[in-house]
Amino acid sequence: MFIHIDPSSELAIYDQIVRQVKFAVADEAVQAGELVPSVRELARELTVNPNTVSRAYRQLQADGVLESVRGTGLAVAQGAPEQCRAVRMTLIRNRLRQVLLEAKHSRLNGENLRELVEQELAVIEHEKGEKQA
Amino acid sequence: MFIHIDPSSELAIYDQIVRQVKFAVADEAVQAGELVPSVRELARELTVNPNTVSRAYRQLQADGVLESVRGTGLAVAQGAPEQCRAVRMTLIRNRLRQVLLEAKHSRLNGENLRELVEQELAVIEHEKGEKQA
Amino acid sequence: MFIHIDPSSELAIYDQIVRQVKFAVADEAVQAGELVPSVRELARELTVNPNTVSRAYRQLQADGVLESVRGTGLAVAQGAPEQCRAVRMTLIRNRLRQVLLEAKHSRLNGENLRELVEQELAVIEHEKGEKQA
Amino acid sequence: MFIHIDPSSELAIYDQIVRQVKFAVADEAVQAGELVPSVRELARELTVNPNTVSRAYRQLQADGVLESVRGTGLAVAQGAPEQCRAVRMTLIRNRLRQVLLEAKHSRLNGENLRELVEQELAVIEHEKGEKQA
DNA sequence: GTGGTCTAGACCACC
DNA sequence: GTGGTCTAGACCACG
Repeated sequence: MFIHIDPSSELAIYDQIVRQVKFAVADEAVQAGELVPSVRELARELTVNPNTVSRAYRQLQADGVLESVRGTGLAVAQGAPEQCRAVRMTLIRNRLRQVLLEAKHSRLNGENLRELVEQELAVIEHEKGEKQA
Repeated sequence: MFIHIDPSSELAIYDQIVRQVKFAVADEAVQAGELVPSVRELARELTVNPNTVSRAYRQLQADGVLESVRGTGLAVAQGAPEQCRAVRMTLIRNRLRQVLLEAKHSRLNGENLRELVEQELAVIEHEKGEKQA
Repeated sequence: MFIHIDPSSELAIYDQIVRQVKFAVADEAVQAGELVPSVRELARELTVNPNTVSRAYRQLQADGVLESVRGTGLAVAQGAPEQCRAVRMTLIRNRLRQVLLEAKHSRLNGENLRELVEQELAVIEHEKGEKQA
Repeated sequence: MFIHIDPSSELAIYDQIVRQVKFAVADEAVQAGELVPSVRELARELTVNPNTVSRAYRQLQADGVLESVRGTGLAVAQGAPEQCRAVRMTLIRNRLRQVLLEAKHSRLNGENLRELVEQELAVIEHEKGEKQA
């Protein structure tokens, strides 16, 4: 499970951890039942205070993504991958809707929007191609 | 110029003011050269701390949207509407690109994305229709 | 709002705060919309670390009992009193059911249980009477 | 002696063992003088760390429920069944009293409480009936 | 070894 | 003034 922290991000560190763990779970980079890195280990790896990792893990427990296995560590909860995927999908939907709404307010009509989307899709594909090349 | 503050929003109040002023300028609801309400007046109107309005106006001056007219107040800068429109457009572009990228990471291909966009466009149109009705 | 901390309790301090705030809200000792004591103030009052109070308040926000009013403090959320009362009621129900179940397992029948309940009710009433006297 | 461990319980594993042994003794599922399974055996059976079983047995010795029989193992102490039954009874009494007290604080009077108890008794009886059916 | 809690003290943005 | 985040370091129970 590769987690990268951007200390200059506007997002809190603990939040970056939460999100990236959820992503890893959604992608089944860590599978249900598997143990996540220990608080101290991840803290060392990210050169971050253990309390910060602990807070992220606590949040993930509250969200039902992780489960505590006493004296052993924290494991990915059963059903968490599906749940994370579903949540991610609705998040994407909502953000997309917001952007489109804001574009509408800027007096773009449906056709303009489709064009805009095609342009951005092209940009993404292009970058992808460069990375692969 | 109608500004609405949502105190329970995650955005800072001064930021809400900044954004909405920029929107108003972009839409030419207030035109170049026109005076904006005084700090005190707007603060009273929004039932918000004058410091907060002051900070928003300071930000808008730094962004080149407002200009101080000595002894008179703050006015919308020449060229501000075009600038605001341009900025808004790139903001929308960036956000759209981000959403599409994240969707890509969720293993959606171009065709899935187009479909998603169409769905959301339909939702937006539908809501619009209901409001008008 | 009177909160008392028992440092020798098996419950974590932050949890004691959470529970007692919920009780106060349920009893409308603090009403919806009202501000709760500031983190620093309550910490001083309870001679506890501000972080501990902060953690309790964060939990209460997650539970929808408190709402952050930026730069002003934390306020009791609208509808929180009813919600807290309802939650408390189901908690009591569940605990009562558990006790009764365990009593059943100890081979007490319904009649024994009713008798037991009456005895305890009498004890409670008696103590109440002494306090009032 | 049937012991079931719930690893996801909030109770510590050693505590679950302690309680269930006491229950078994109270119900005379194991009788006074009888040997309990060895630490290793029970640990294997419950797929639990031997240290954990050891700790539970230590606790049970401290509570006077088990006695070490040199060179042989651990046996249920004389008088333990009666003692366990008595302890269990007072535990139930205390928990019942606590629940009733808390209910009182929620402004329920004696009559409300009796009604509540009757409802929960009915629920328990009903579930029991379903299980038997 | 594991997670959980608490303290102390610092820094930040917001109002 | 407010809450929010982070660090550092300590102590505890559990397995």
